[in-house]
Formats: sequence, C-alpha cells, structure tokens
Amino acid sequence: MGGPKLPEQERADAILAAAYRIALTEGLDAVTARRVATAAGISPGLVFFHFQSKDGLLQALLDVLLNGTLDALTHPSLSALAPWDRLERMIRVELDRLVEYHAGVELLFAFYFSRPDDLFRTRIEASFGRYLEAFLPVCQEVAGPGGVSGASTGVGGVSGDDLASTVVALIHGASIQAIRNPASVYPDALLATVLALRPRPAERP
Amino acid sequence: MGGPKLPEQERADAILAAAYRIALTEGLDAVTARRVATAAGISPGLVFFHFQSKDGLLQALLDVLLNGTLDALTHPSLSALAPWDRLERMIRVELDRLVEYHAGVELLFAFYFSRPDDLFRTRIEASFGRYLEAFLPVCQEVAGPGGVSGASTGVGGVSGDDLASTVVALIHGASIQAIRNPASVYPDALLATVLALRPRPAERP
DNA sequence: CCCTACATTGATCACCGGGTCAATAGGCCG
DNA sequence: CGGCCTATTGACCCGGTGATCAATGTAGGG
Repeated sequence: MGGPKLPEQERADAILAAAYRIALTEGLDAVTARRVATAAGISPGLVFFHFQSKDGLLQALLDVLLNGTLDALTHPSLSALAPWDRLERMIRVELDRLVEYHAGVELLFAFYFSRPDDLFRTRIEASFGRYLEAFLPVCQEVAGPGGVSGASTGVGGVSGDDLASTVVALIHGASIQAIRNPASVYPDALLATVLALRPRPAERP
Repeated sequence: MGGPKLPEQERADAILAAAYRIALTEGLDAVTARRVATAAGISPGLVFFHFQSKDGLLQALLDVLLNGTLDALTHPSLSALAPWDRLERMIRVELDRLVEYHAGVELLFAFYFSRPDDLFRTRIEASFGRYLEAFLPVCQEVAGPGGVSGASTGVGGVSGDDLASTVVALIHGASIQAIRNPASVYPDALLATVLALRPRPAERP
C-alpha cells in the first residue's frame, strides 16, 4: 500500500483534470470520488486527502472553470477602438468564445443549476456581475448622456445601463442556444439587431 | 398492509404535486421516491406502481412543467394588434411570466442541465423550438421583406429570422437574470432596445 | 356474499456514494 | 543509516437510493 510516485503537487491538478474530463463527457453527477480516482489512476482516498470533501473538489473545479472566463473582455487591444466598434468587437468575441467552449459553458450552467443553495451560485453570480461591469463602460459611452436615440424611437431611448443589461441577456441567451446546437448560433444575426441601434455613421463616402 | 383509500386516479396527480413541491423547494436531486412518498403521505412502493421508474416520474413532472408554457403566446387577443405592438406585447407578456414563475423556469433549467443525455433535452428543446416558431411570424411581419432598416443602419438590416432568434435569445437571457434575482429584471429596459428598431411611427400628433 | 381485480403497503435487496482510517511507502534531513 | 513527515493505499463503514415483491386491504360485479 501506497507511496508517493508523483510527490509533486501536480497531483491536485491531475485529479482536477480527471474530474473535468468526466464532468464534460458524462455530466456533473458522474463526478464521484471513485470515478475520478480511477480516471486519474489513483486511489479514492487520495481525492479526499487533496480536497477535503467532494464539495471541495467541485468548488476547485468550478474555480478552474471560472478563471479565464473574463480575460478576453479586458484585453487591452480593445481600448483603441471607437465605442461602437469596441462594443461590436466585444460581443463578437464573446459569441465566438461561447460557441468554441460551449461544453465548458454547459458545465458552468450545470454547476449553477445543480443545487439551489449558495455553494456555487454566489461565485457564478459574482462572475456574471463582473461580466456586466465589463460591458457597462462601453455601453455608457455608446449611449451617451441622453441615451441612444436610435434615430427611430420617438422619445429619448436606451440608456447605457439598459443597453448593457440587454447585451448581457443576449449573450446569455446565445449561450443556451450554443449549448443546444453550437452550429445554429449566427453572431451576425444577433449583432445586426444590436448594431441597428447605432446612429448612421456620419456618412462615410 | 395497504388498501385503496383514494382509489381515484388522482393518486398520480397527488404524487406529481408532491414531487413538484419538493423539486421547487429543495431542488431536483431531492426528488427521491421515499421523500415524494412521504410528502404525499403514501408508501414508497406506490410511486413505482404509478410511474414505473424514477425517470418515469421525472418525465411526467417535466411534462407538467412544459404544459401551459406556450399558452400565453398564442392567445387570440394578440392577433388584433398591429405587428410592432403585437411583438411588444408578446415580449412583455413573456418577461412578466418569467418573473412570476421564475421558480418554475429555474426548475426547467435544472431539468435541462441535470443530465447530458437526451431523456429530458429533446422535449425541452422541442419546446424551445415551438417558442421560436411562436415569434417568427410577428418578427417577419415586422421586418417586412427587406428587413428592418432601423432607420439607422446603412445597409439593409435585420431579417425576420434574425430578429426572432434575437428576441428568443433575449428572453432566455432574461430568464437567467430572473432566476438570479427576479427583482432585477426590468422589462422596459430590454424592450427599449428592441423597440428602438421600430421605424418612427409615422407622426402621431 | 364471495371472489376477482386492483391499489397499497412496508419490508427487503443490491448497489453505490461520501467519508474515515490504520497501515505503508517513499523522500529528506541529520 | 535512522527517524520523520507527507503522500498514498485500499479496505471498511454507514447511509441513502432505486427497485422488487409477497402480503393485504378495498371496491365492485355477479
């Protein structure tokens, strides 16, 4: 019985990787200590040695999932663009990411809805909150002080806050669509609707 | 041991009601044969007598959840309105329903993400599909043959299909927002963005 | 009034999940 | 080399779950 063959702390990472693999392919419910251990080629007890409980393992897995989620939106290359172009770029980047990593997104939702308590939800909701905050500045810039008049609505129009929450709702909705059928997501269709709000770009001859 | 006290076929309904109550308050995982039986005041065996398996019970529960989901959108009172007004009304009705029944919506998502297999997904996706179909006609009417020009985008604009998928995505996104925090859903904000696409309503003095 | 059909019970089974733990194997430091 | 600390093992316990089943009670038809 037992001795360190990989004494390195990579063990935890290896376990997490195995858990991740199982969660992606067989669902969150399939992530059990025994199965993870088997997939990682170790003994079940080790799982509880490195993570104290199953919830510990799942929380660690969730952290892996959430890290790197927000990177693309704060990429410095965006700040050079004009507001509307930046917003368009951000949305497009997000939609593309959603389609590419739809399996991960699905897993994230599986985490969220797996239990009604706050164990996972607070983290995920915090992440969603940061999501909105990432979009707020651009949307406010785009809307201006009076809101987007859209050159069409009679009165005033859409404030920056409205636009931001709309954009986030749109992306979340697209997530679900991407999970159902990744191939059915057409970023151009969704973008067209948002960009229709843009005032005519000052004659570009 | 045992004899019919409620020989009526309401038994199945009573069991379903108990399961529904448990699912809403304690989550899908809490729906076990014993707990449901206890909540319904019957013996565990009865659950398997009326529904053959746990999956049978869950499928029946899902059916309960899906029925009545689409009623509001096909309400005949809508057909009298002008296209844009009808679209606005439909979206508003849906958003209100989402907020009111957010617990049910949450349960629906819990069903969807509870397992990667097709046991629940096909039904739910079919329901989503009908959802889109319910919005398609209005959106096509609103967009017209050339698409919504929005009076702002340079070229053409948004086709009816684009608009419909956008609207559905928006509503799905709002669902998630409603689950996180029902009080934070502002239908006006989301509607404002969509309605900004409407061409100026021909001077209404 | 019995007897058949059906609803109902509750005990019971096999199984699997999370979690614990004594035993042990390796590396490392003196 | 000898101890010591940590990683590791695998057997084990306990609780809960889905599912089965013989026994039993009730209703209703002849």
